Amino acid sequence: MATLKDISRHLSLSVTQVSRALNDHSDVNEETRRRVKEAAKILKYQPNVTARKLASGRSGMVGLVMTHDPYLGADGMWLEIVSGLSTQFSGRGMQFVLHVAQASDLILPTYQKLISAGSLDGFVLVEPYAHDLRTEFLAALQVPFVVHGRTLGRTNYPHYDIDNYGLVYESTRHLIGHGHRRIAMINGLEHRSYVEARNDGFRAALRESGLPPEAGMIRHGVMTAATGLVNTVQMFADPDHGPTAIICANLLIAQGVYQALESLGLQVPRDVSVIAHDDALIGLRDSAFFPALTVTRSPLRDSWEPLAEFLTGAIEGKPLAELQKIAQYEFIRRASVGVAKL
Amino acid sequence: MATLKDISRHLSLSVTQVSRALNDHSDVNEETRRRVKEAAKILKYQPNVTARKLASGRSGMVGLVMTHDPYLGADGMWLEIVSGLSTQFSGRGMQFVLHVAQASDLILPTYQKLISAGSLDGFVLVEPYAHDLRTEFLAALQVPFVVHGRTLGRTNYPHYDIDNYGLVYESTRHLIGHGHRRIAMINGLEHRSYVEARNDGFRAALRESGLPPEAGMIRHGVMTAATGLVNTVQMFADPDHGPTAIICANLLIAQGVYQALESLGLQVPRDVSVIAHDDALIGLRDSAFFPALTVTRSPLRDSWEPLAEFLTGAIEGKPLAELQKIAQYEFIRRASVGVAKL
DNA sequence: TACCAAATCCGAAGCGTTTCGGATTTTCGG
DNA sequence: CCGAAAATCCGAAACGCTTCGGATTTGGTA
Repeated sequence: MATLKDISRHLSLSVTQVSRALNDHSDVNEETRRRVKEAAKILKYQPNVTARKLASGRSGMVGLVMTHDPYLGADGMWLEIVSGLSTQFSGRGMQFVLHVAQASDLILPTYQKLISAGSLDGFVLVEPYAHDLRTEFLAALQVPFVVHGRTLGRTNYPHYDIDNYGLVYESTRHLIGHGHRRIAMINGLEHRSYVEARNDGFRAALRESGLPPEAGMIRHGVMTAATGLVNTVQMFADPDHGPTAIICANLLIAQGVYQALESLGLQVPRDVSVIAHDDALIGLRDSAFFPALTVTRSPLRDSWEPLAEFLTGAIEGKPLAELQKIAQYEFIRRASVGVAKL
Repeated sequence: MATLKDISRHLSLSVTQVSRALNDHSDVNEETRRRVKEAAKILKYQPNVTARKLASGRSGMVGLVMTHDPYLGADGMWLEIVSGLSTQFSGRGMQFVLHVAQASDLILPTYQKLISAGSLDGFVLVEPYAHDLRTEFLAALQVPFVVHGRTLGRTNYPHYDIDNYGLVYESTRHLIGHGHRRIAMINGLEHRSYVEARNDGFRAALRESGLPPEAGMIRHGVMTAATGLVNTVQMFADPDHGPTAIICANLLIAQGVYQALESLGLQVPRDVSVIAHDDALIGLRDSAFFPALTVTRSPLRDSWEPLAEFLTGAIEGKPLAELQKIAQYEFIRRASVGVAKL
């Protein structure tokens, strides 16, 4: 509730100098800056973000627009995302705002509204589709944004992603190397770009190993244990035609797969090999699996920091080259992959 | 990005009149108001919330401060709360902002910061403790807020709550009326006010029925199926000493209880009666239970609208009397309660 | 017709900050 | 010791809106 004017009066300085001192501008004497900062501390000065925004055009607020999609609540995913981002941004003196659009066709209007009201400096997008209207919309409006993941096709915007193509490609080659010729992948919902990218990696590995497309089967679903369970049971409807290896899009699916295999009387890895991707969420650890699960691993939580950095960078107008990153993943061999049965 | 000035120029009116017309002030001609609103629509005028805030002192933004408490993510609760409130407030032309505090001892400082930065008009608090520092803190600072639930003791602040005491009281009396003399309640985490209130209702029912305190046993835990399952199993460690009826704080707990009873070879309601409280979340329906579950029912989703209304009311300075409500619950008798075995 | 109240309008100040353009002081090489 | 550059400072405008206090016009009444 102390204002710049209060400090300036207190120190017999101009408001201008106080402002510049506090914001580390160059043309202010070191000694003056010290005194100003000290006074600010004593008077418990907190810059008024509203006034700052009006004057500078920046609000220090960024947002995430999501829909009330019941499937998102399933795993702890959203809490993870929101709290990760919120923490990162507030660590940078910014505010992270979450906006829930009533329906998915109201997303673009919601962006429109937030933008023209001028209250947000930028957005972070998660769960992009292979072809996503949102990125096009925001890019067209010249609004800063960063994507967690990336669309297929041109990706000339800030983003942080993992190599979804590569990790499934490597997993698939790994299985093929162990003699597997009937491989299944239980993947997330269609159209999501990471899901499509993984499909591509899967098919490419088959192709480049000289296997026919029929060697691989892909199933889609919400990434929960139930999906893993149901799909596994279905795939073994005809026991002689079930896959000898299953790639799981996340640990929950793998959990369902393990359950299904157990109740079907199938052993890992003797009868069926399993590989999963591990986002390293707090709720479910890969150590919870027996036999120990072979995984590709890239912690979701590693993404918040670069995402926040890229978005602030974009807002400050940094060059695109500094605002993109594809993170590495770890391939961890454990006990769930074996040689294929004949 | 059209401004008031644009409209005023366009209509040869003063900025003042345009502002007053748009905000439905009294001293502006009907015809003028019509023209102004039309022009606003044509020029796609969106009020700049930042400027508005600076001038009026109100930002049109309210917030919720939460901690990254993994237990909230467990059920879909959290998403439910955020999206419910977000929808309500955006329907009133306000923004709902979520803030995640890194640790629980940073909650008060977080409020402090948000308040003195002057960016929020008010707060909504959820999951209050029986004695809660937050309500005292905000009340002392004269900041508008509304509580979902209410603390024990003086509740001189806006709130919306259900009759937690009453619903457990009635459930307990109901069971006692069926001859039960060893009744258990599996409740939420201690210190939460609704948990304590339910404990009070439980004990009062026993007392007023002339039963000794030992007739009731209370267990606490995160309100998940696992808690229901584990506690039920534990309570029947000595089969002869298990309760003949169990009251569950929510449907998830009831689910765990049903599972445990089944694997213990106990039948509902022949061996054990069960009553639960049903928040009517989308994820889990009370119809999913067999035998059909007797419940006290008050949909969580009914609370967002009054909460939003009360908070806006508080911000506008309405009298406290109009900003409090204790909602009714429904007592639905189904098949899970029977006469106690001897 | 004179007067007063109601209806309708407007100018200007102010919210707290940033920033532009210039003013003043200090420093220092020649 | 002079002049110019560097260092340091300041006033005033601007951001877009709300609101206070008063001005002007209209309508009705005495």
